[in-house]
Amino acid sequence: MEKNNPISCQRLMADEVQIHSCRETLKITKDDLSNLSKILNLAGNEVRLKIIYLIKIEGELCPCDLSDILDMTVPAISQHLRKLKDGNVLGIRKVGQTIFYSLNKEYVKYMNNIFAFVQKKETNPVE
Amino acid sequence: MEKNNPISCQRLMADEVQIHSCRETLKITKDDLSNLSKILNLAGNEVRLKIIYLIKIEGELCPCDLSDILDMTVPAISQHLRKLKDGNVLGIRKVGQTIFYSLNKEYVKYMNNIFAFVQKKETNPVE
DNA sequence: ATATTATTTAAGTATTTGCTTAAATAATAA
DNA sequence: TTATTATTTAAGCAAATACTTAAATAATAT
Repeated sequence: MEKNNPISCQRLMADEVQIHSCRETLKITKDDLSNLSKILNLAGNEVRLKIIYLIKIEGELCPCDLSDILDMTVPAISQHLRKLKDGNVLGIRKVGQTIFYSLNKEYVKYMNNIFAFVQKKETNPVE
Repeated sequence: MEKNNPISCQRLMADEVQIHSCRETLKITKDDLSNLSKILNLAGNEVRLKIIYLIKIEGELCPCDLSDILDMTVPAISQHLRKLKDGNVLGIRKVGQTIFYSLNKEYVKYMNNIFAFVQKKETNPVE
C-alpha cells in the first residue's frame, strides 16, 4: 500500500525531487539496510567485536577460552555467543563437551571490510 | 600494569599459547577495536544506518528533510543526528536556520566498506 | 554410579536506548 | 515588534541491553 506522504518540510529551498529520490532509494535498499543494521548492531558491542575479531584470527574458539581471554564470566560470554550464533555470524563445532565457535563463511568477506582499519594481525592459516 | 591472569580454562586440549596470543592481540588492537565498536554501534541502529546511507548518497541533508523521508518526528531525527555528530561521523553546515548534515571526510572510505553489499545506488556527483 | 567439567539457560537488576511531548533557541518574514 | 520556521534540548517512560548468580544440561572421568 503506497503511502505517498505529502512533503511537510517547508523550507524555501526544500528539494522535493531529492526527498522523493531518497524515498525511492529506501524502498530499494530497505531489506539490505535492515539486515545490515542487525549485523552492525551485533558488531557494535565492544565485547562481541573482540570475540568476532579473535575468532576471525584464530579460526575457532570456545566459550571457556574466550572467558579467559576477555576476563569475563562464562555465562556473559555464552550469551554474547548466542546472539552472534542467532544472527548467523558464528557457527559451531562440537568436540566432546567443548563447543568451538567459528565465523560463518558468508561473513568472512564482510568482516574483512569491517576490520579493514584495525592494526593488522595475520589470520591463522587453515590446515 | 601487567595482569598476567592464570589460565582457568581446564580443557585437556586448552591451548595456552593460543590464549596468550589472543591476549597479546587484544593489547595491540584494544584502542582500534574500542573506537570501531563505537562507530559500529552508531551504525547498528536501523534509523541511523538509513540516515548515514542517505547522507552518503545525497551529500547532505537537513533534519527536516530526514524527518519527511523517514517518516519520524523531527526531535527523534535530531537526537540521532546528535549522536552521529558527537561520534564525529557527521559534520554540519549552517545556511540560515537550516542545518545540513554531511558525512565527515575521514569516514567516507570506511562507509564504503560498511555499505559494500547494499544494492547499489550511485552517489550524487559533487558540483 | 558419582563427580567433574563445559556450556547453556533462567531470573533478577541496573543501565542504556529510542522514542514521546513540551519547551527553549535562533534565524527569517511580515 | 510579532509570528513563523528549523532545530535543539529536556523530561518522562517503556523496552532493550548486558551483566550477575544460581540452576539445568550434557559429556567425560573416576
